[in-house]
Amino acid sequence: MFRSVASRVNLPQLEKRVLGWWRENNIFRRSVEARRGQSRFVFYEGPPTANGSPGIHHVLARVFKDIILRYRVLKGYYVPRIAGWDTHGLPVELEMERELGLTNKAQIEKYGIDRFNHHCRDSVFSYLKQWEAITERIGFWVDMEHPYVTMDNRYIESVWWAIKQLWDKGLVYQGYRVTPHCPRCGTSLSSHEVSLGYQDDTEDPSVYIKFKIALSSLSESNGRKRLYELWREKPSYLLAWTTTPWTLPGNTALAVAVDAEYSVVEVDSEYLVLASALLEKVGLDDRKVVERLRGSDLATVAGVYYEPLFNPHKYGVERKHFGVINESEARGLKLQKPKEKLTYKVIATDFVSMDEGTGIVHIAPAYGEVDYQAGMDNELDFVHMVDLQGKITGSYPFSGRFVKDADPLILDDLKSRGLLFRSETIRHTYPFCWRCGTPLLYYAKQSWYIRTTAVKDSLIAGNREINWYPEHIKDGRFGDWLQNNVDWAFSRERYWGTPLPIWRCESCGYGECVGGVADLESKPGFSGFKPPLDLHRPFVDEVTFSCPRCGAKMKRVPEVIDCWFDSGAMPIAQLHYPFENKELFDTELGQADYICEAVDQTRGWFYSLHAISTLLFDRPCFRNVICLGHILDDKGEKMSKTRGNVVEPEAVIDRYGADALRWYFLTSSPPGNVRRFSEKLISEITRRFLLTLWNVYSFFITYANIDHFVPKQDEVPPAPSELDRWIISGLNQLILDVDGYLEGYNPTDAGRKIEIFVNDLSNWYVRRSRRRFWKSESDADKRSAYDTLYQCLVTLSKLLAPFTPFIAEELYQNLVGAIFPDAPQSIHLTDFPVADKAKIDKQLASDTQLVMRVSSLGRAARSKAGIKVRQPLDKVIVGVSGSREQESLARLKPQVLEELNVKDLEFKHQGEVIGLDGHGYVISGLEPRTDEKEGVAVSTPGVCLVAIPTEISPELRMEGLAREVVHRLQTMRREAGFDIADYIITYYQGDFYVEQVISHFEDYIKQETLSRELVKRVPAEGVFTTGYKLEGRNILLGVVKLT
RNA sequence: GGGCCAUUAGCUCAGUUGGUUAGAGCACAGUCCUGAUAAGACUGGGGUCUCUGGUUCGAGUCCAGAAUGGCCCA
Repeated sequence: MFRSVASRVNLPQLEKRVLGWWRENNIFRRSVEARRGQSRFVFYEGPPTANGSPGIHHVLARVFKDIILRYRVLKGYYVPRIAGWDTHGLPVELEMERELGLTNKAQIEKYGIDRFNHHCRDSVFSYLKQWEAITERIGFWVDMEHPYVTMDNRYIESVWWAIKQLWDKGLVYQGYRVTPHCPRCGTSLSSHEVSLGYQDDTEDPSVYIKFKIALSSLSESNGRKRLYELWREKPSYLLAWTTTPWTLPGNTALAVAVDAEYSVVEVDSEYLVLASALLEKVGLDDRKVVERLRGSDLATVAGVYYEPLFNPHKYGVERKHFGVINESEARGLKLQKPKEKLTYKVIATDFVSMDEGTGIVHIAPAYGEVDYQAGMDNELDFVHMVDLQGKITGSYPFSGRFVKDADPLILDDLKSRGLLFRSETIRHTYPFCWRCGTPLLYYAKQSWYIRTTAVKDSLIAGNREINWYPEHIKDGRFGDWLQNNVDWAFSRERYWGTPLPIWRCESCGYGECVGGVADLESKPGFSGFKPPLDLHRPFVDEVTFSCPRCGAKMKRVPEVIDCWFDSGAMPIAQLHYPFENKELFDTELGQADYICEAVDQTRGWFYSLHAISTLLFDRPCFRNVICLGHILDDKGEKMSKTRGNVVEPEAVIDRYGADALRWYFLTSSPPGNVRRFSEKLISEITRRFLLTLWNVYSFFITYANIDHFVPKQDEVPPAPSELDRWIISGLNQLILDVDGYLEGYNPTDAGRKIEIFVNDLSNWYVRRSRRRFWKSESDADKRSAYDTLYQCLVTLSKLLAPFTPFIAEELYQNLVGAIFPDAPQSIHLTDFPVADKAKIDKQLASDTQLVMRVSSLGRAARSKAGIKVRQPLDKVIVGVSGSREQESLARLKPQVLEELNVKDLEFKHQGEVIGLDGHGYVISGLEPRTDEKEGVAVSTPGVCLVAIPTEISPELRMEGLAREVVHRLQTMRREAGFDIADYIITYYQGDFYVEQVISHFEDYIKQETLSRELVKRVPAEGVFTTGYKLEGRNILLGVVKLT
């Protein structure tokens, strides 16, 4: 016996029961261990930060991770997987600053780095319980008892080892990096923070500056005689535009667009050079153009030079120069000797706008990222005259002022020298510090780099081996990112992070990278260590050793590293490689078969994994990756706390269950698409899919228990009907499809196939088979129906196991566990079904398709004639286009007859008249020229035409009434609260015709309604009785349960 | 400002290599059926396939541009 099942089901409750059972029986661990020794399927978990509560998008990622892993386990792979937690980084620090009321770095240091970091350490697991709870609740199987944690000493040690490898290869260097900087807080801001503080309509200066062309740079011999002659006539200037006058003392170049046309215009007694396209905007279109030339004329190697606005040497500011500074070819800045006569050159770039300004762009490499890049590319000078508080250094007339306050003074100075062409103000968007509202300044600051550009070709080549889902990420977002690869600025001037393991001599500046704890301890003069070991600041900062060059003290540099490096190093660091697990990593765990995160990780985790693996081992880190789209609210807007449209996953799960949410995520839209989330869709899925499945299941259990059906393993139905063969064929095709799609990392199409199958199973197989389960004799046909449906449900539950692990387990426990004590204890310990291709009958599938179509047309015909299906009719006439169609329908004739409740099926062929009628024939079909009144039908190729004669003979009318009586009795049984299998006695009373019908169909009625007797009498007291008017005749019916 | 993705019915989505009249589910309206009943069937309304050009005998599909939304980077 199966455990009896209610037709109504509370899915969340069911799931909690299953969860408890999994836990008690240790199913997850056992599902992993059962496959030990088989080939591995390697999964890397992208570590979330547990200092915030998990959102619905985290659930999405976890569901897509889980399904592939569960599938692989069922396919026989050994798939251990451990959770991971990202614990370092600026977000953690910011949270802590807020909590402690600290607003800048000086305050943190005053508060104490040790205390500060201590709080950070405590806070990163503040939401751990919630994360663990939801992970378990949604059925994401991952080992949370032994997670990797990025702040663990052993994890950090592996990261150090990785950095040391890069250091030894000469891939680590110190350079400048332009970052948004808050002069009040004295700190750089991350891009995320910057995006918090943009303000539209910020008023700024808009000034046009004249840069005097240095005539000496041109000579008559270099082919520019005409320009030389021209610019010798009158003082000539390059006209540039800027909104940040305070950067002008840092100017070391002017940029033009190579292909653009520039004009030399005469303005009073001077010549000005600017882009022809911008003459009108600048208001010089009425001036005389004395010469036209191309950007390339201004910027070629032997191009035009100009005089700086301010010679830095005069104002006590250093001038540096971009260039190659050491043998390993790291680019850097080198101090330049003072020069009395200084000129800068015009360069060509691709970022010069022709929409605003003058087409000549002022370049100050210290104050802009593109400027800095231009500086490196063109080996420009580098002048930096602003300190970290935003004040001008040196001995300029405006030194000591805050940059924004210096703007007018600088302009006054230029004006007095005749170098200011025009000064206006504009309104535009500018970033401010989200904390204090101070305008951000872009500064070049020193930073440590990893020279990823050295392995750019390997990065690109490795990417070719990766399967991206969706595919476009490969050559699109990720491929482009690799093509435009720049060195990884991986140091942070912060506190809570993996300390950069570089020690530098206080005296001679010699640097060394430390690759592990033992390495550090073995250094000569090692001191300052206080147990217990903690590789974080400030403790690690105390550790010093002796310089091998000069013997002075080596101290650690102050930086920590980018937490993306932490997480990107997880393949090695989770194993404490190479200090432990060396062989395991080298042979088995060095590359992931599968990872999955959202699309924002392309430049985050996906990149850091790929880069570190390529740098260390020259191979890609992962073979397959599903890249998920983001989740928006039901209106297509981003979810955010301020909008108040954030969906709490717990609420959805409590209401609909994890399976419903999982199924929704997996099947509702392709994984890479953005998706709009709404509860309505979850409830739709519950009704449409999960409850349909449940209904089939509970239908089966109900009747199987009544009939004491006992399945046998691998039972072949003794007398399979065409219907049985059809659904079994579909089932085996489904196994092939689902297996293929999951193998190809496509759960969405796999799930959609299952939906279609469940719909066919429910609305055709079960509907058409109902009578077979219901009939009283237990023959081979009934046995076949049970065997078939049983096989469908068991196989279906196995196919569903990776998708909806809860309901699949529930079905399996009852269908298999209750019957076969030797079967695996859990569905998640079974093997994935294997298709029996011999059972796939494509002809039968398309034949059945045709039957469904004909039935549908037939029902439409009946409906049009207003004759209910319960009334039997003489025949259905089908116009077929060929003999194949006729064969198909003839083969499945019983299904057509039953579905349409007719006695016979008749075929007509092309051109034959279907019926002449006047009042009898109804014709339905797709042939537009069919004229129902005339009764002339023309069948057309490829289109079925279905007609049903509507004439009802007295015999048919009687049978119709009998069926009507049966229907009423069924309804009454239910209303009276009888069990499906209860036997009853039926009383009836009616006129002679009614009596005749009932006695004529006595056996039929008794069988259908489980009546032992049909008693022609007024029902006694206590009998459930109802009166009806059928076909104009009064009928009284009564039913009473037999005890 | 640059890159990527999306845009098909009120909603969620299919739509193969270009090829009849663009589909499904939900929702809505009506009718029916029902011992699977929180289902099911039939019918109906609902589409400028975001827009504008182009290629082609033929474009939802291919090409170019634009708009809107989302993401990433400036």
